[in-house]
Amino acid sequence: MGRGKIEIKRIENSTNRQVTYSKRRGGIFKKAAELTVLCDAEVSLIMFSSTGKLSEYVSHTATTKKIFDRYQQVSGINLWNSHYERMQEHLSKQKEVNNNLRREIRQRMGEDLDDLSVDELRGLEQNMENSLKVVRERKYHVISTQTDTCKKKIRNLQDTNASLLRQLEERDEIPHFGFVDNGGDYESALGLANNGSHLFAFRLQPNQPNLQDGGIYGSYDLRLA
Amino acid sequence: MGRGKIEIKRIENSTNRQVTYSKRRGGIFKKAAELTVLCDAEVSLIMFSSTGKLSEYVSHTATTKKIFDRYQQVSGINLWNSHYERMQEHLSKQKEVNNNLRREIRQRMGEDLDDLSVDELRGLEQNMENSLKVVRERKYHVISTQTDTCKKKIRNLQDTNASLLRQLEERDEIPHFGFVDNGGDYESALGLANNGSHLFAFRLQPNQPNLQDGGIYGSYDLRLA
DNA sequence: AACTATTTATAAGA
DNA sequence: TTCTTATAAATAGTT
Repeated sequence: MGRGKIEIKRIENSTNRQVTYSKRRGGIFKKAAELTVLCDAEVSLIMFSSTGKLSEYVSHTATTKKIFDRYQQVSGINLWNSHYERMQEHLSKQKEVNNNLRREIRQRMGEDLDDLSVDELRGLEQNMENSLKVVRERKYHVISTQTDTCKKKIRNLQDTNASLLRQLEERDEIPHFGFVDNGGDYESALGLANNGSHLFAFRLQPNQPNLQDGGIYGSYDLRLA
Repeated sequence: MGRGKIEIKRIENSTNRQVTYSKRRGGIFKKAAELTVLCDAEVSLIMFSSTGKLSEYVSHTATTKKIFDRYQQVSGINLWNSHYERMQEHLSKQKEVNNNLRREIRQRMGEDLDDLSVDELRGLEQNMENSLKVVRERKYHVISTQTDTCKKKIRNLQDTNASLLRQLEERDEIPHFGFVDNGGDYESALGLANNGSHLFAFRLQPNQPNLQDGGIYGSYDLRLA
């Protein structure tokens, strides 16, 4: 349909090809729109030119997504399903692993023990005993480390205080009188009354971190959501 | 193009509409195929008739999935992404929960304790002590239940044996002589030497369930995959 | 499904 | 790109 008949094969002249593409694309779109209206049909038409340009027609009664959803439903063709199903599997596996982990924690908290055999119970007991020992040791280690740090701090402060006291005394020795060296008793000199019990001071701090909500291991919540 | 010009509006006559659909569908498909070849384009054409019948054309150089992947890429339109992203989020959340659960188990096994404060350590220790007590009690309970069952079985067997013995004696009393009733000492009579230590008998059974691979709590594997 | 008078699409040219 | 126009192709109404 034109000045001459043409053979249906790739148009080698690039310009020509592009012009023909443009014209015929318009023709098809028009036909598609007519079909939509005349025959009450739903049409999705997607085209990429040889240069990669996208053109699209969708009947006004639908959207591209709707048509594709319907396409998959009617044709039974997967398209994304393989991708999707693999993900679903992944998710199920994760959930299962999660449940196993939760069960183990519950058992380590003394719950959900009904299905365990004597040997499993004995293994669990043994394991918990050993682990408890490690936790206890770690606790002592942390405590002793903190104690050492405290002691060092105290020694530093004592030194600082002693030197400050000495400076004060030296300064007052000339202008004043009757001020006797008390043998380095910096504590009474500065009105302190710690009685050397610095060791347990940190235990009494009211503002303990991570204990506002009862502590991780106090009212532990297994996040069952 | 036909015997008469038609207005572009829905064809009310159903038969007519269907015939027209059929004819024009063929026309569009032909046009699409020609465009594909002439202009080196990629085309996807999906149609649903008013009766819901699906018809499809895809240029031979591509597949419907490829065209749709490309469509999404070029147009930047999501289509499935919302669905997909929600799933991805779900998965991430599950994985995070998983890691938290694993960490808790490791801590309950005496590992990964470096980040815990003294108070957390003390809480963990307390919790483990309490849980250990529960596990131990459960173990004793299971053991005593099994022991009771064992004892009952033994009593049954004893009764059976005694009655069998009695029958044997009664039968032999007439043809034989010198077989004296030993006062129900079934054990020595049947060559048993259990000494009443049934309690620990089951501990020695070689074929313990769930211990083939070292036991759940022996070489526990945190399934880090 | 086939026919065919007409309408419509479009190839080539400007 | 758009217009023009001769001609090919599509198809509405009919058989």
